[in-house]
Amino acid sequence: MRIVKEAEERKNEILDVAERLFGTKGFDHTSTGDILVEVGIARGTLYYHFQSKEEILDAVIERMIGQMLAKAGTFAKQKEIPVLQRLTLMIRALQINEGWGDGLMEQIHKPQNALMHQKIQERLLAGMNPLLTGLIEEGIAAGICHTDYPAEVAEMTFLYANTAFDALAVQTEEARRQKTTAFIYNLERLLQMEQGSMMQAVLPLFSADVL
Amino acid sequence: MRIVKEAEERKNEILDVAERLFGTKGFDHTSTGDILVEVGIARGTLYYHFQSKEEILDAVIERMIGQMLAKAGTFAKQKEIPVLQRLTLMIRALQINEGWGDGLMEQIHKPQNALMHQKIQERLLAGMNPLLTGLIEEGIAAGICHTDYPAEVAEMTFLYANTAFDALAVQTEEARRQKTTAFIYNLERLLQMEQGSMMQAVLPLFSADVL
DNA sequence: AGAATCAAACCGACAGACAGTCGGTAACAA
DNA sequence: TTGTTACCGACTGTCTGTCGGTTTGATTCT
Repeated sequence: MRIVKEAEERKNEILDVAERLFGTKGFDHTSTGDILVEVGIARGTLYYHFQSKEEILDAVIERMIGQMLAKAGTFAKQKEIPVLQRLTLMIRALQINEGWGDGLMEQIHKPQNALMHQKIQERLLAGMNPLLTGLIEEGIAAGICHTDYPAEVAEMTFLYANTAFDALAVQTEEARRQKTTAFIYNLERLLQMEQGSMMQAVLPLFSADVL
Repeated sequence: MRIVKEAEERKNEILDVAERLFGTKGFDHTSTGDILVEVGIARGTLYYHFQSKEEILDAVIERMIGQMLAKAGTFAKQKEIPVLQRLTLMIRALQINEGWGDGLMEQIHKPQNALMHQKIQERLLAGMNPLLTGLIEEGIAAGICHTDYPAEVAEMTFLYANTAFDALAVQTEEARRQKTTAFIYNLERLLQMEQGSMMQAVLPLFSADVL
């Protein structure tokens, strides 16, 4: 018995399943067969909607990161909220994404998921950088920080945070505290902020329950 | 006609070919078949010496990065050379590696090489961090820089340099200059060095002929 | 209304490529 | 002669992507 649906609907069904499987088993260890069986379609149908397995990955990432960036973007715009507080809200928007449960963080560091990890990082960086740069520029205008290179500071810190801290989720409480303290210390130096002014805004983001 | 060699010799033959192919065609696009044909051995022989294709990659990386780190390490120890000059020498030691010709930099950013890229970065970071941290500590002792977190500064800057600058090789001269200037500016801030003191030591490393 | 037409969505057998296995064989040393 | 080390190549299982053909439902024609 053949069930016909609109392309958009089918595509989303496929992406839903793929997102879940990629998140739990990893990209390499999820076969296209796994996906099409769970969706309940034939091989040909899968390749009618997507040209390749990698295109499915790209679409999954685009949909997921797109949502996260949209949320972060709305926070970024609310100029009535103080800059530091907005930063907190934006970063939280990135961390809370249903679907990619707790398993993802373990998954994403396994070597087999290098491709997924890289693509996510690239997309996230491209989307977040303008937002973060904007925030820093606001901070400069408000006189709470100073730098000649806001975009590069944003790039450097966000990139580092992403790479270092997702490896950090696995480590001890002790190591985490050291790393986060150092990170904020460095960030304050890069932006020539008052010592400790960033601490209270950002530190809670890295507490155990958030990671 | 069967040719028998000592295991070490065969292993190195395999690694030589694998290194060249991974560097030119990428890891995913190099099949074990490609390797064993060029070495001139049978499938079984390849898997007699290595348990899997990934183990070959690991061995290739270990051998290559090991050599680079050894060179960098010898420079790091020569305390009669000024710290900044030693830094230059060490970084040069990483860039000059025969075999992985110019093609590698283009290769390594293609999505299919994410795994190789990640493994190289991880190994390089693990090896370089102690050396760089040592240098910074010497700098602190000499009074030319100041930070409470030398290891984290080393990690942050090296990680960023690796990620940002290998993407940079493709870009315009203009963009490169902006990024490198910003990078050094930020590095001087992180280490509270005199403005411009790092510039002359590090800038030549990023000129067109080196990249 | 009923028939003819057409495109969008779907199917599943199949081809091609590839990683890894295994039982057996040649070379060499003890 | 015996045992070990290095080597061989046919074979298996899995996976991605293809292709000719089929069903469905909407639109147009009679």
